Amino acid sequence: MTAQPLSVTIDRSSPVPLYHQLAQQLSAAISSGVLQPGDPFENETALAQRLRLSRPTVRRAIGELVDHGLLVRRRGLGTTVASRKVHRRAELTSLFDDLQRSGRTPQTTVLSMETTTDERAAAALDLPAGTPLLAVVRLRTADGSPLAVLHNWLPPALSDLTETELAIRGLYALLRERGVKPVVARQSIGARMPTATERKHLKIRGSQPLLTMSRMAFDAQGGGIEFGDHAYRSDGYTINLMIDER
Amino acid sequence: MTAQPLSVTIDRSSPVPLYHQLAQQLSAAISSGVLQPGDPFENETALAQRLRLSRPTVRRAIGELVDHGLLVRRRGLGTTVASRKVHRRAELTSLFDDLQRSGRTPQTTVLSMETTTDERAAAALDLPAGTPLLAVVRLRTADGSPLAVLHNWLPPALSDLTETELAIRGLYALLRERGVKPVVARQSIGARMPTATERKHLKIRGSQPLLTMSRMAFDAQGGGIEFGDHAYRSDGYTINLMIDER
DNA sequence: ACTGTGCATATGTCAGTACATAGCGTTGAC
DNA sequence: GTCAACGCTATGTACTGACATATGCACAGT
Repeated sequence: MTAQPLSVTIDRSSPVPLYHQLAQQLSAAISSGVLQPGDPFENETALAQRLRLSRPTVRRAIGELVDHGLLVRRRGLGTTVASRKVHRRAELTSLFDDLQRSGRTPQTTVLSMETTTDERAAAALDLPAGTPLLAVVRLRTADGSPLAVLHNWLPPALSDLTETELAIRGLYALLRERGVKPVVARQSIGARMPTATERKHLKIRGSQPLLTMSRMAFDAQGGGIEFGDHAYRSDGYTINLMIDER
Repeated sequence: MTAQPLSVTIDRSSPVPLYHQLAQQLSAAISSGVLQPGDPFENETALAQRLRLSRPTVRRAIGELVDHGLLVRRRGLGTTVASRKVHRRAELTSLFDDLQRSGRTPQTTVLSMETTTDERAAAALDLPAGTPLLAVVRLRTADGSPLAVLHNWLPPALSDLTETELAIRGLYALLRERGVKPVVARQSIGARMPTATERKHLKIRGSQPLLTMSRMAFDAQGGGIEFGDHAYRSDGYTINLMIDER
């Protein structure tokens, strides 16, 4: 059996592009389970005719979903819903968001917060070495047990953050509220033994290693937004990510 | 000063699509430095006219580079070369390729290679628990010093790999030669202390932690290709990656 | 029963055109 | 002298039309 008609409504008076309206509704149909993985798709020309859209427009909508891994196109065969395993999720999130999504209750203690100069951070942010930066050190706990020590350096433009804000929300949520959108980041992940103060904050024995992640985040124009140097308890956390070449 | 003409040659008899020919040559011009970050770009209509291509074709080529972060489009203003910091590189590569690109000489020793069953690997590959899998354990060295112990499980369809092949090439290069293309992977990165055998193979002291990465790779259809469980010396290796939401 | 040819199908590529809209500079009115 | 309105430019969206080509299946010939 194939294609029940799959109701889609297009609003031509809306400012949102037609291809995007279609893409969103198809995406919703897939993630809501109306369309199951493996299901054959109505073909491009038929879909275009039924919705009174041109084929390029329909094609662009489908292309958007293919880019996100929701659909698979095979020439000569048709387009099918992809296996759920290759569906792509947002990747550039903060630890705070991750924990919250997984049902745990993250908490933050601001250990220190000062304006200083730091050579390594300034270089990463592409600023002169003497530039005063806002340096924040936070302790992140989940359900009461300590999880990570987070060091962050922010450029002068973002130094109006307050300690209470940082204690309540994640850093990335605060940035987004200020209209600052990180779109690219370079991360470097490693492992090492903890220092004495790290052992104390994270309540671990000396024989237990740390997972470290340093991250430099940029906006679309390549401007530096944030430099972070973080240390996680290796028994309570693994870094999960999905990478793809499409 | 703007736009020196920027010579591009289009071969209409070639089987490779026109938009891709153009994209490749623009990409080359950018990474070779002929076009510098911030340089304004010849506009779409002019470029189309000069190369005797239609605007959609030119637009698609430019769009490809925008997706890769090489160009930034701003409507009303024009298209400019993006800051080098947001240029995106391929992400789904093997350790072997990475080492080779960075000028080091990777070597591989096959420690063991057998067909067995493994519950965890079978589950990850989405196969019945009893399915016989090819289990390979390799020691990877760079410039003579040991770097990582690599465990891999491959589905029956790929169990015709030989020990000599694995000693010479990287796993991903071998897979690509067989027409198997991994496009998505889930990775999980952590840290732990080494076992006795790991200490021996990697020639490290007991106090030095390992960086661990387990990876499940899929093809475009969502079929499982490879399950890996790797342990790296934390002093000789960090995992670098770039993530973006574009 | 087996094999290869050809056809129908659906996506892939490309051209040409038209109009909408965001940014920016300039002009012109007050 | 200040500021709003206008117009230019380049990208953004959308349509029509055409031909190329990979894939699977049915059918015909052996």
